[in-house]
Amino acid sequence: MAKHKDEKEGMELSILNVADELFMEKGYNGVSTTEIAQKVGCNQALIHYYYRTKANLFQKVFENKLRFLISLFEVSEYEGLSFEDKLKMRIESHFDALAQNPKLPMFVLNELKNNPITIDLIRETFKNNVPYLTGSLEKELQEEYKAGRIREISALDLMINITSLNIFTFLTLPIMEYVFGLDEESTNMLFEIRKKEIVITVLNSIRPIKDSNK
Amino acid sequence: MAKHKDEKEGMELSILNVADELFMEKGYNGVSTTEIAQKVGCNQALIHYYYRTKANLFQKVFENKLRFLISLFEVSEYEGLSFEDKLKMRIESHFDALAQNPKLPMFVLNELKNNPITIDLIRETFKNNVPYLTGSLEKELQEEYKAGRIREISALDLMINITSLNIFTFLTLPIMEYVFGLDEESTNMLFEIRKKEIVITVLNSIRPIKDSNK
DNA sequence: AGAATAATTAATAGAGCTATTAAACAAGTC
DNA sequence: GACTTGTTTAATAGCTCTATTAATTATTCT
Repeated sequence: MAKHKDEKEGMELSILNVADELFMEKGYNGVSTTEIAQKVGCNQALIHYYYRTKANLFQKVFENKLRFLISLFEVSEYEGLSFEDKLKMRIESHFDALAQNPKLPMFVLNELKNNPITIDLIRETFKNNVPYLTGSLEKELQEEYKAGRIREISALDLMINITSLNIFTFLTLPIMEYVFGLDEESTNMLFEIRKKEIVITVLNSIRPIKDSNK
Repeated sequence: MAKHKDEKEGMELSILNVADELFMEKGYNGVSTTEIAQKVGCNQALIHYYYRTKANLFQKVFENKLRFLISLFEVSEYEGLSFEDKLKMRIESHFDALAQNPKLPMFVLNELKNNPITIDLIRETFKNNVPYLTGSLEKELQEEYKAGRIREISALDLMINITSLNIFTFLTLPIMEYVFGLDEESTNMLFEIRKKEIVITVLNSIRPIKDSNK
């Protein structure tokens, strides 16, 4: 009956999934509708039948990715934990989510540069979400600061620091893998080492500063 | 006599410079030899006359960029300064150099993904330079650690931390500029704020950890 | 000046890509 | 069975790009 792999998913969805996979790997410009069609096992025109243009199809994929990235910052409440432990959990879960999608950061940055449509999508996503996401953290930070348990730092700065450290790991992963010839196991080890270091770095970096501010 | 802007530089150099500019802005795939020729003001075939292939021309540009990036890690000795002050200088000068070439990090990462040739160039550059670059820092870190002035951390981890924080600033710059509509002045202000925060973060992050390791 | 070499151009072959069009096919409905 | 609607395909127009070729112009050398 159905010609393609998963009996279930129709061609329309099949195309989206294959497009997702290929775009993630080679970026918008690196993939042709012909290539997508080949991998799906259908005629190239069918892609245009369902999605009209390549840009359109891409946008659907990209929006999904952005939604996922934003979701990483949503606060799962770890009730009853100290601020430090909560922060540690957040850093680690952010890191772990990236580790499960290691190509994602590079992909998004890449398209941000090469694909004019994307910056508008990113802009909208950010405008809608950032204030909401920093809000609760900001309150906690102020409490901790007043109690003398951390130095003064804005929620935005802290989030940028964490994001920088976490994401950079995955941006440079292709280099690491290639330069050191890492297999999957050693890659995972590298992840664990790096994750620990990042947690220590961030937690230590917000400890209160002595007043001897020569 | 000469048809093009700077009387001095011959066509060959002119082409290289224009290629540099355009590749930095739009990446390898985003630029055609036709476009380069137009901007130089010469015939498209001339580019192939001097550089044979587009890939060849690109490689010349890219190698220059890598050389520059590596040079950022070379240690200028600030004699007589404390370790902390020296480290601060290093972080700031790394940041400043990037601030003067804000498109460079994105460009390199971008090509790393899209342009198979580049990973080999990067690999070679790294293999040749990293051990040499971490060497002297490693020694200093050990001294400081023994003296109880910092926590234990490897030179590589510290360099990755600094690089992550600095580079990420510039990777997300296009987003910042677009989302907040930054002009040049406010961009510079943002740089200064971020630079200060990074210095504090890094210095604080390596302070010794109390033994109460509950 | 005239010969040899270098720089530059016009023209185009050859390839790949997107999007469109018109036709073929499948399946259900009356 | 003919009609309708949705799905899929083959064919191709039209574009852009790289690289080559052969011809033209400029420069250098003797």
